[in-house]
Amino acid sequence: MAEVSIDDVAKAAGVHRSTVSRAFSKPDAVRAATREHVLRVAAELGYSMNPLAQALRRGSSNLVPLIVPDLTNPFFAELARTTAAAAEARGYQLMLCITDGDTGQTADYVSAMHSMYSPFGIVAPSTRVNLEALRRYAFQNRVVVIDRVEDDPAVPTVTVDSARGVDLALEHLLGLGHSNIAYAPGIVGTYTAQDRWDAYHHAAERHAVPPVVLDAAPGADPGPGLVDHWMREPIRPTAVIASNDLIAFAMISELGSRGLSVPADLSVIGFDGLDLGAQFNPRLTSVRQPITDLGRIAIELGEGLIAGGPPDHVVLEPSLLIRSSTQELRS
Amino acid sequence: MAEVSIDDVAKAAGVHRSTVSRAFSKPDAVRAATREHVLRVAAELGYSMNPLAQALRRGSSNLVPLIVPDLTNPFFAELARTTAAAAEARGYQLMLCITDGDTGQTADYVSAMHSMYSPFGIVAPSTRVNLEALRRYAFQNRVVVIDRVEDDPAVPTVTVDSARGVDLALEHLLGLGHSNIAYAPGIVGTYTAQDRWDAYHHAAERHAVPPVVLDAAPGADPGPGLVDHWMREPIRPTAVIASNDLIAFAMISELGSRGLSVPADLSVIGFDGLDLGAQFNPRLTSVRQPITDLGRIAIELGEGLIAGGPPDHVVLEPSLLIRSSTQELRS
DNA sequence: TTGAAAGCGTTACCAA
DNA sequence: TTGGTAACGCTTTCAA
Repeated sequence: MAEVSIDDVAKAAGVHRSTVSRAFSKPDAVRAATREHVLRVAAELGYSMNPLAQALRRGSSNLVPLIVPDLTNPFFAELARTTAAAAEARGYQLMLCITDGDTGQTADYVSAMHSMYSPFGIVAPSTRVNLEALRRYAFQNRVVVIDRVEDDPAVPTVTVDSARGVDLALEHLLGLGHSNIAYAPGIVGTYTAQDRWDAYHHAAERHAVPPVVLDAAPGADPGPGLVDHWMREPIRPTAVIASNDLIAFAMISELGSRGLSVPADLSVIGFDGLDLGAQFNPRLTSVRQPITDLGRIAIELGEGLIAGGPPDHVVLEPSLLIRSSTQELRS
Repeated sequence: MAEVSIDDVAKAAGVHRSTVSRAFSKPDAVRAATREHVLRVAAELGYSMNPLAQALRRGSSNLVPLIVPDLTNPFFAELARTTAAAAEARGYQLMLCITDGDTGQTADYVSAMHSMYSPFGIVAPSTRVNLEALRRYAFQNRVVVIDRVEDDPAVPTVTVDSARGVDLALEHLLGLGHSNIAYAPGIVGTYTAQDRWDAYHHAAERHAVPPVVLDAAPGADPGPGLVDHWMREPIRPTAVIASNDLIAFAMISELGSRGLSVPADLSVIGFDGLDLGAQFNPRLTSVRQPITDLGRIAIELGEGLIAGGPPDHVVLEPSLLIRSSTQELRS
């Protein structure tokens, strides 16, 4: 194992521990010649600082937890990817924590930040997390929340303007000549789902579109229920806005199983703008969330938090990704 | 912050640090009454052990790194999910590390295990990692490798029998009456891709199927190239085995864009058996990898490693997931 | 069964 | 600018 510690380097370099420490942590506090010598000796010995010991002593680490409900949803996977990149670029090490939608786990992870001496943590809640737990720690520890507006303005957030996104979708469909436009919600209880649901109702009202909300039986596979409901509608909607890309996938898949085709029989627009949608059949039109920005800004908000500034609330603009799952209404 | 430490508990309980420590870490080494008293006081104070300090002192932590190339590939996302669950069930905390296919990063992460005092680490290499680096640490630190056979028998591995998988796919297609069966490779250089490529050739030979390997231009989107090649074939294959589900998605999507349909115009079978395939259009027939077992066994192998047993090499059996993207050849 | 003391690898403060 | 000392929160001998 031959684990080499700071004292080994000190001895080999003929200086004191503290000098070695400074050579690494505050280079300016040590004479250039000394520093270079120390660093060279350290390199020869294959030495590198022990982050655990550092964290313990300093009372702060570079471990930033990113708490997500489910990596299996490509949205969170993409989010994890971009956030990890942003974190790394700034010297943090992202610790991905998967809660599986479990509220208790989320709270556990947030409280574990404590003992990891994390400078801050990032939570991307899907199902409604225990707000109590979250907030209790959010005050003391530092948490930034992605994709969900908090009641508590002390918690910084990055979100995407759902209303604008739904508007974009609706206007796209309207422009294509559709007027009977349904909405396919995902798992209810999800915060973003609720948000988009509200947005749909407002947008529909504003554009004088009679709202039709498809019911999904809360089961494993939402496709069949949604499609059943759609087919039962007395006047079948010609287009549907899915609350997220996965729901759009499921509906299109189910439609296909029944010999129906998208966009010929139904125009479908998703929400998220996953890269995966470009490989779907048909290529999925979707409201794109700026996932890269989401991750980067979350990190920046975290840094703002430790810098002691006031908590920020950034709202990002979604955009329209027009691919092939929507088409002009043929009358 | 009122961070409560072991000494606080000791004082409040009227015992010594070491007693508190033992009450948590080796319950049997302390009298029942004392233990309960200590634990109760600790609970009242909201105390919990600091894992960093523990690791530092013990020289070993419960942080297990899982190093994956890319979470955006749902295979790794599903793998991460199941491995995290298996890890948690056994008291480990999984640290997900994304390398983006970067060999250097993989080596960095593996060497970082050192300073994290990880008992072992799990690597799921996609692109060919720097074997040197990997092995150098693999000896001292303990690494188990997922989904890739190592030259070095000292490194424990869990893999899935590719040859068997390709065989399953081929036999399924043969049974459906196909005889002109192509293979669509993914990114070349990937270990598993190579493995499956070889397996295809062997299986084709064994079944007297003339091998047709579709060429993918090494670009971002493999669909168009693959489909182009397929269409250029003098005698068009009636079925294709994709080297993984993502490739199958891409091909089917591209086929759809060109007005062709699966499985009517071409039967497509994937490889991985992603849950996502059940929501594809059409629902994707695929060779299923036992992802859950992969994760669980990786953890078990790691534990075997720390127990000092000989390195194990587990080979898992794939199975066939028949959905709707393949159909009988209509002559 | 419990207490005391030393130490894991680092940093912060105070002297020199 | 550098060295010494104490401390971070815990575990592990060794005695009692």
